[in-house]
Amino acid sequence: MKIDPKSKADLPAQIAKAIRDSIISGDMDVDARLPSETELSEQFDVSRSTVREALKRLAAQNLIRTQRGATGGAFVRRLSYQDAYANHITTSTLLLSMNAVDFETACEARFALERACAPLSAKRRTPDQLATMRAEIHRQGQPGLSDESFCDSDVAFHRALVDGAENPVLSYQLAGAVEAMQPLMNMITFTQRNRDMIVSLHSRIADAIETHAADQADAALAELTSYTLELGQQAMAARAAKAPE
Amino acid sequence: MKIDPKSKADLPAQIAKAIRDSIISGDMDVDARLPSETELSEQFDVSRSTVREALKRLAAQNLIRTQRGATGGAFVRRLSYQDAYANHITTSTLLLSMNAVDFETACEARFALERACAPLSAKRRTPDQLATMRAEIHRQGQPGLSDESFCDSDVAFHRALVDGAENPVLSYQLAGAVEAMQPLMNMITFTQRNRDMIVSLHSRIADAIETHAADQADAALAELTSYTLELGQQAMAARAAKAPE
DNA sequence: TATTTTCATTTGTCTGACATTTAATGTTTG
DNA sequence: CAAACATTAAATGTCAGACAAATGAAAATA
Repeated sequence: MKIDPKSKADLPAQIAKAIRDSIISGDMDVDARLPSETELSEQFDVSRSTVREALKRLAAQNLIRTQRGATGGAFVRRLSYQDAYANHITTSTLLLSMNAVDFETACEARFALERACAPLSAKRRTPDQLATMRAEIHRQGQPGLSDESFCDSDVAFHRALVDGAENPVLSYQLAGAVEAMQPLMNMITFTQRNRDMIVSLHSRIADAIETHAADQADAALAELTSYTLELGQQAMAARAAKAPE
Repeated sequence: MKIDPKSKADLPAQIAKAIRDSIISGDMDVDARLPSETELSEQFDVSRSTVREALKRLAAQNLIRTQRGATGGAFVRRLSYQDAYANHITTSTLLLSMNAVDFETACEARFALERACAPLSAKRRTPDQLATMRAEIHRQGQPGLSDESFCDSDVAFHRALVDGAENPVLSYQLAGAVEAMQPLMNMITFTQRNRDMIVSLHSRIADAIETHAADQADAALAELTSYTLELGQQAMAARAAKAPE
């Protein structure tokens, strides 16, 4: 573990960086134990509280976990896809809402990325993923389903489609785009006719995926893209008319 | 600001969550000032250090910034694309290295996503972005360029391509895939013949983007995909042969 | 009025203490 | 001898109080 230059600014950040670097560089294996807080405070020549703040930062990024007790301490944590997912999704959602990304932009991004997955998904999808897609389609057809549940199911459907590509990197990057759009989708009121249309497009996609027909999946996705865009624009227009300001 | 349930576990995490929720929900505007640490410690009925740990977590996620002095305090921060980018890239890189994602998977994801961008980029690219692409191509042709610089330039080229889609959501999601692959790309030794081939493919892409020819851009990207994959597999094979372990 | 000084407020850091958790160690007991 | 129980040591978690440093605003002064 390296020492710290006697710089002025933000001690905890410097210490966190030093530790993070030594984790990233591979000096420390997964589940390796860091020196205790007291030891670290001696090494870096700062107080224990300062070290603790640094460790808290790393914990917030899921880089370490801490454990109490005799054999406890801070341990290097394997960054799991699950943790990274969760983080990625909240950040993406926040980014969209705080920067007021419009519906069109988010929609375009989402479907462009999904269409990138579709050919791979048509090639590799497991029966399991196909079954999930079918189940969600069935759920979407249920009468009396709330708009929110419909959106949830929509996300689940598309997630299964993306996971069908069997590429965790793709799934990870796409999760951000798909899930972050949900708040925007939730603004839409889906009429029965809207839902029928979406369900039929979903069915066409599932059929295409089932028969490994990449081009048909792409065509259906293209239609779904423009249809969703249309619905979104109507919803945004209605919203704008209601609250003119 | 809500109070905390008297649960046992991890006070700072609970407090951080409470504050984060009230930021995300939109109760607090950007640049709004949170109560001082002392006030928060009274509201939540914990010590100041506990509040500080919670605030540090939020700061690590770029949700707040702190300022010293009379009118200082913790302020809600607008999550900028730049901050989110940086975070996204380091997380993606870490995820790939810690979970030993193989070259093929990363490569497939990257180019699948890029091909999703290409049609949009062909439609919208600015002269500026095109100029960047040309400049990087020129740089890649320079004799005596190190492999690392060549990779850097490669990333810059593809970044310009992606940015050409003029969709910040796409740029954001793609940055993770493109940049995270760089460590893997850096393992490749590029011969002169390799570079010539790549430069010529880059030129074809730039030409297609310039003339708004989406299909030609896609074709060139497809070729680049398989060529990169080939190079990567050779490099991995060579590496495996060298260190059989 | 313009400049300087003072001051109150807030975060940053340090110190020391005690609480809590946990595994290892020691001790007792059947 | 072995199992159950008690003790202990080490580590993180939390608290309280102090002082340092920064910083803007108010007050004093030229």
